[in-house]
Amino acid sequence: MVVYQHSDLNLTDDEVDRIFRALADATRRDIMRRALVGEESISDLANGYDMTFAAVQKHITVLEGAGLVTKHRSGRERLIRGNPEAIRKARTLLNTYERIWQGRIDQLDALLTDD
Amino acid sequence: MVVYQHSDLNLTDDEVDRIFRALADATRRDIMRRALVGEESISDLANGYDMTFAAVQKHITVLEGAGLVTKHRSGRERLIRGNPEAIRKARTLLNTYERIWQGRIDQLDALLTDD
DNA sequence: CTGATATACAACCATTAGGTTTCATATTAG
DNA sequence: CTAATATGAAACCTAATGGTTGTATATCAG
Repeated sequence: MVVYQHSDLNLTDDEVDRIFRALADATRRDIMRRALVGEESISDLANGYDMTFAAVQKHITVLEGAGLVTKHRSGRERLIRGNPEAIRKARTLLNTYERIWQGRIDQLDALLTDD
Repeated sequence: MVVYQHSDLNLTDDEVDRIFRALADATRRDIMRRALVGEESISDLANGYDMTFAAVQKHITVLEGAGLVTKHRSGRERLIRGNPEAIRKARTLLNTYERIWQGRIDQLDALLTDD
């Protein structure tokens, strides 16, 4: 019997919840994207959206709580930097699901070829 | 200048929201996993969790709304089948973010090699 | 020093989410 | 036919989310 052991990502359910939850909002995905392109201050980020500074600040807090971005002080500013490692973890998890499905197909193949 | 055009997934913000939102819950991820391994009825799925049938039914509705699973009638049962295509879309989107970050590195490389 | 800018954070509000219980309907078993 | 099973869906409750305004604090510019 073929066993598909999912790669151990050392992620708790809670951590995975937070990552996907953080990505489930278009504004946060855009902030994430900008923070991956290059560091930006919270004010600069906030200027890009039609909502208050405080609202953007909260979105950044959500991203930070998921480990998707980090804050770095620079004078009176806080620069927001995207963390590709967290993204990679989420992607790896999705790969696992795809392999589970692929596994089902492989088993079907095995049955058909009847080896 | 190198432009990184993200692969067009033909996904609206709303669709992406729903996919990530649906994945942001451990129970739903487990239902998803089981539905990818093989079709199961709603009752069978519900028996695996410490919550009411109606609660599990709602989770399945969320997954279905995101296109992550589909329902197929079989007599009085509804079989839930995982849809790997939706998973693939989400993964591809995360790949895009990783490439954006990688792009930043490439640009830095270009600066350093000064060509 | 003073005023302007950048951030943090609390209190509040409306909507959504995740759960429950209850009832209705469809299908199968006997 | 009748009882049991499988699903659907409404009404309800509580907590979390996503937004607001308002206030406080830190830092920079001149």
